[in-house]
Amino acid sequence: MPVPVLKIALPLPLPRLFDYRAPAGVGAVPGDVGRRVRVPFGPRELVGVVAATGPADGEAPALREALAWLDPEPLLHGELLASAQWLARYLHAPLGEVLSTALPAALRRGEPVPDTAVHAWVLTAAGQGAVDGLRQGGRPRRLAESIRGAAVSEDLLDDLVEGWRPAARSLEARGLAQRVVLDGPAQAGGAPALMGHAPNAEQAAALEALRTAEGFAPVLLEGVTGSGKTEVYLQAIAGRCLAQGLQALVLVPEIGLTPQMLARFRARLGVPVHALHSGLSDGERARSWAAAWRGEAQVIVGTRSAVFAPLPRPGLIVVDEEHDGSYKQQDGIRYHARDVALVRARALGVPVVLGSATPSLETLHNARAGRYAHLQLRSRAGDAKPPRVRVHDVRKRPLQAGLSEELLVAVRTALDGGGQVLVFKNRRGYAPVLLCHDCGWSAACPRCSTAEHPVPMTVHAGGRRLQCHHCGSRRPVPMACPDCASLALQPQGVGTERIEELLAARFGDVPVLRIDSASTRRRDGLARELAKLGDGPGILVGTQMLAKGHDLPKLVLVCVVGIDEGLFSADFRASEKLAQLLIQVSGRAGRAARPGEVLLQTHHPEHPLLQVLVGGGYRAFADAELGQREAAGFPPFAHMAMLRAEAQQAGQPEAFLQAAAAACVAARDRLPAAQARALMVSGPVPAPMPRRAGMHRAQLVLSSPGRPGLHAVLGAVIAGLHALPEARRVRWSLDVDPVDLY
DNA sequence: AGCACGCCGACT
DNA sequence: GTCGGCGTGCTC
Repeated sequence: MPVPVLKIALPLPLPRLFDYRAPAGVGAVPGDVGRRVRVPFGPRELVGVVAATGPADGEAPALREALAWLDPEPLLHGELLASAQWLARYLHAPLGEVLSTALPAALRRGEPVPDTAVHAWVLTAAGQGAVDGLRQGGRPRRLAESIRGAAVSEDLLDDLVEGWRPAARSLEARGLAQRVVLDGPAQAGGAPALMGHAPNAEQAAALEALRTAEGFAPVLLEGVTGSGKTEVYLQAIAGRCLAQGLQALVLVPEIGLTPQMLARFRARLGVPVHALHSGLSDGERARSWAAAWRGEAQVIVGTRSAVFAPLPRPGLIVVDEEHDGSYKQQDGIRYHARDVALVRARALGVPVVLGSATPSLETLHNARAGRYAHLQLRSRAGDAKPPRVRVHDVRKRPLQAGLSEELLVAVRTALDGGGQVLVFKNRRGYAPVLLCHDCGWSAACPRCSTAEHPVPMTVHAGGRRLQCHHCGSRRPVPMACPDCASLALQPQGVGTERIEELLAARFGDVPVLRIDSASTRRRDGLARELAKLGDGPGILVGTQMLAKGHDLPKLVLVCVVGIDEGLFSADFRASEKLAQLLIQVSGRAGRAARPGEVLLQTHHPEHPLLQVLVGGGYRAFADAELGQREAAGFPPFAHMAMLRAEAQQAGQPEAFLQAAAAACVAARDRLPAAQARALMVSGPVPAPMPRRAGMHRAQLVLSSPGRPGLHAVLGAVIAGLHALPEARRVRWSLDVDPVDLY
């Protein structure tokens, strides 16, 4: 009888497990599954996870011995490991890569599961007497006042006193304050649960459906902006989870996880709310993860990767704004957090709520097919009226920085009424193109352009710098045209910088704020920027980034400029994304007292998308779009997978994909006729951007009306693709259910 | 992915 | 004469 060995998943792009003898000559046992181990691998050491135990693979050479256990007990328990294994099979990705995506960085590196003691700050006896001596209004003073009565957890201090950490250090150094450990997690929340508004009839119906749901129960909660979806989440969590000591996992889009939102959850639920998002340090993330792992974290709110939070006492999963594109990871392991949430909810046997004002067509389709319950919230809270949407035809009208005179008058009116205005334009920078008026030359990015497909560089910094939005390269604007030496170089087109410039000149009496990725990169950056606007009249200029997130109660007018490109995009998902954007943006205008106004400036007022959307709302649009998708055989009526490849040398991506296509076609021909029928292998073709950051890019699309055929082909070819000689000359990746076709 | 091994150009 | 370019092979 052969001795059982450890079958270990390692963080490598190799589609197999590696066999090792257990450390210290002890035999492997089934209870080792899910434990991390340090192993020798060639000349280096890696951290892996035991995926199975069993007899050594007969083919394998002499086994090496694992160096050391990193966990005394499994880190990944049944469900989380099983869901990761499901995901690896579904994406045709190596388990080790899936696991290293799922684990927080600190644990991936092999660090121990961190301590989850809750730290708090309190004044010392000396501090109690010294509060009044601290400078009035200073941070140390405000901190001291907050922690005068009782110890306050660090979590809560984040919400209460901005920049409290240096103040705490300073008080500590003077012996006035000290850091203490709170023993019970229940103490950390502080504030008791506050009651929200009594639910309206629709909210009550949704809550009742969630309260009585048993086992796995997917629910689409479709509610217009302001209809109180968050209130439903909060009460469902309070009623379903907190009373029974069960855990709730709430996923939010990247921009949606504002401090405002976390503060609301903390204040309302009265229990610690653990955040998991990219703004945290590795240590903070690992601590939140560990708190979930120990079952101490009752409410976990996080972005995409939080979908891998362990839930030993699961109660409910919520995916807020489920249509949001940030749930799909676009590099490495290309998972969709909404889909992983559904799979985990099924495995855990709990309800999962998908909330949105503009559900993805996939989700709507599933709801209509009866696979998800469909709950609706049609009325806005406090009798608020939906915004008035006007399609503003600007054909033949003079434009300044892309804005019509009528639009500028509407802005003036809104400001005079004391309101705030949002101007959307989905082009960053000053102008998207720099053109020579004499010879027609235009500035193109040298690393992203080909002869057939030039990529213009965007003019930035008020016209002084050129920047490529695809690879990030920058250079100064040339003094003269490099082709004809003319000095007549002109910025063409309009970006947010140019709009800001015009609005600042025209409305000098109010603040004009441009929001871009630079100003928002810092943690809380967006909130800081928005705070500058205050309560008075003012203007915000920005890209899609402003479509959601921070609440703007004074917003009365939203102007949408430059949607025309989106109306005619080649990507079959462009209409869906544009419709969602327009509805989400519109939802930002207006509050209870006064209905907001939305101005859609366009050269194509008769375009069906605008007509249908304005006339019949998102549902009418979705109905029409689903009809077109079905007729064209696109998702959700077909399933797709995309192979992408890129290389320094032109031709190599195509060579690899050509070999891949041949393998796919051969695999399809071995399939039963019912599965093979209508399974299409399209390509290889150059990517919509054939070159990017110096790399030549191509792609191959597989599509099939049924998943089984698609997955059978992928399963049959994937190992062979790794072994292809062409594969070593390219960087390639497989994307199952791609969202962006480039 | 890394990392080593292995054969061909410009430098102390 | 060497340092180092990246092709290709392998990792239990």
